[in-house]
Amino acid sequence: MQPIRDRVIDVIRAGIERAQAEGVLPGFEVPAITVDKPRQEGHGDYATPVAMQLARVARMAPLRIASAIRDHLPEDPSIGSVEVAPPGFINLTLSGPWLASQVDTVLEEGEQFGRPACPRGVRVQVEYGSANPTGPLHVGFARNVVLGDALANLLAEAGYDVQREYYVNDAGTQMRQFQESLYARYAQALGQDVPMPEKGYQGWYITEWGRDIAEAEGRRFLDLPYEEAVAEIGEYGLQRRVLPSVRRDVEDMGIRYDNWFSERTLYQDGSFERAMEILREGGYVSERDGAVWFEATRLGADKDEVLIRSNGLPAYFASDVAYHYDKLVTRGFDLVIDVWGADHQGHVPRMKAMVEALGLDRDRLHLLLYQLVTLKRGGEIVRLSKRTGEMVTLRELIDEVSPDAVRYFLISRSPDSQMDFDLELAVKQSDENPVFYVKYAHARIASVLRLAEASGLSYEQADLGLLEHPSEMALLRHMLQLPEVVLDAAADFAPHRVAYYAYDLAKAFHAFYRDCRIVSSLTEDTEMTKARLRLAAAAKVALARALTVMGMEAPERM
RNA sequence: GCGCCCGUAGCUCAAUGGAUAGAGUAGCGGUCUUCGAAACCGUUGGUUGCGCGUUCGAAUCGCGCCGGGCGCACCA
Repeated sequence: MQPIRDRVIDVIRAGIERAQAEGVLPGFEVPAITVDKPRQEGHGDYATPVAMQLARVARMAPLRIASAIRDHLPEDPSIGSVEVAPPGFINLTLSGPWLASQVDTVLEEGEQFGRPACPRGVRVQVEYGSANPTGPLHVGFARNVVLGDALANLLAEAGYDVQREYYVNDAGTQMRQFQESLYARYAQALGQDVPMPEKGYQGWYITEWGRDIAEAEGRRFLDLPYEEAVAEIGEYGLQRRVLPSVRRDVEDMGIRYDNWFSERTLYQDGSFERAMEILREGGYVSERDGAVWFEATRLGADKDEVLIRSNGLPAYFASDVAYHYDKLVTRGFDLVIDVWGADHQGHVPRMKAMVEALGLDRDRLHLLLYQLVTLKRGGEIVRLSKRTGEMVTLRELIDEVSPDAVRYFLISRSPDSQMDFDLELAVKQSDENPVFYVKYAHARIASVLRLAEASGLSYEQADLGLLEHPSEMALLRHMLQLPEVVLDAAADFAPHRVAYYAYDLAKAFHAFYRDCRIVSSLTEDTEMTKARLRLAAAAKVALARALTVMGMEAPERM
């Protein structure tokens, strides 16, 4: 379904052009027309300030321009009435019967409601999660995966071809520390006096895994030379402990990735060398103090970045270069979105510079930053560190609070908002989490529809023109906004707007339910019952779409 | 010190540069013998941190302060 707003814009543009054709308005190029939803009741469904914006170029008073446009608007079944208001607004009210008729459209479209008619043919990759694979996911990553997943859903809903990816950082020093730590714990479990590495991972889970592996695999790693043993047990731990645990956690959050991408492969398949070659050819690589640098400052960044450290090992940025070369060039995504915590915000200019140095449009990479969540327990701040093992896992959280409640809580704030998450309150809050309000509305509709069906009421067709109660109209209006909410939220990478939409829609339904008896036992009300059942069914579709975009269940019962 | 983000009702947060800034929650007072009370209704609550600018119009854009968060490694 075309967003209603787009339709309104078309009508207004036609009005301007027709007024120009008749010489009522002077000739000028018609600018982009902005239309917004007035907050004030009585200002119609849509309002445009275009007459005020045209005042200068048309050399006419805004009110006269507005009247001229109004007088030349083409007939459109969706438009009910048009008013001009000082200082020059044009307010349009949608036609009630037309709004009601859209119930059929929503029901026909079903799961397609909210999506544009045609796919955009734009391939987008969203990469999120991507925690160092050195242990279970901690709660700090909850906002990352939930935001990334909702954004991916949202973009897909807006017609993009979306791929969801988890980047497995299985190369580099962090991995090495993990491997050595795991080996030490394993050896210790077998009574060997192998010390933990200096910067090793002290977490309880490493100890546990070391013991597990000792039990399951015996001494086989002990009998290998040290280097080999560390590499082998490290790989074993990564593949059989860390990744399965991460997979399980995100799956229980309702997240399914399309691809798990291994950092290591970048060095094995030549991506790294190819990307480096491009940077070198562009003259962006230099050697200094025994290290190899990417000269990001030449592309406007505040500082350069090390590619190869003086010890000969690639720095993490080298992987980033190769990885983004792979995404943007080898795999050819039109747009790549990385979801990052705001603690990495300082790297953004260098990442953008790198994309440009690869000869690409820097807008093809978008870094979606979210503010870190401050974790609390009864008002006390909890500091997390995988290194020291001081952590709260995502698993602990979702064992206590339903994944949907966690998701809604995290999605419903803009990525820029700093938020506190109190573990002690989380359980209590789950009861009053607005997510249940939305889900309840969906279940409530399902219940009414079940009742209707049990009573043998068929609502395959209805006279939708019977819908005219203010609460019916309000519900219709909210419901039909979904397409533009999806479009706007996707354009701004702002999944939280979907959460607010869902809440408002649920609210409109509850008001309708209060004011309008849906299933009536009186035979003279049968036609009205059918019309209201169809309206309720359409509202259910819209609620389900919003919940699905947020990655949540739309329950038939609860 | 420099950079990015934030500052809106007691609290948690909304609001593509548009008209009289909205929700939730907390507080107070009401509503279940008919479709799900996980719901609904009413009510209290604001100098949008402060100042100056930009323009027909600013919570929104610019500059300067004040306050908070996060960065500023040959770690990731």
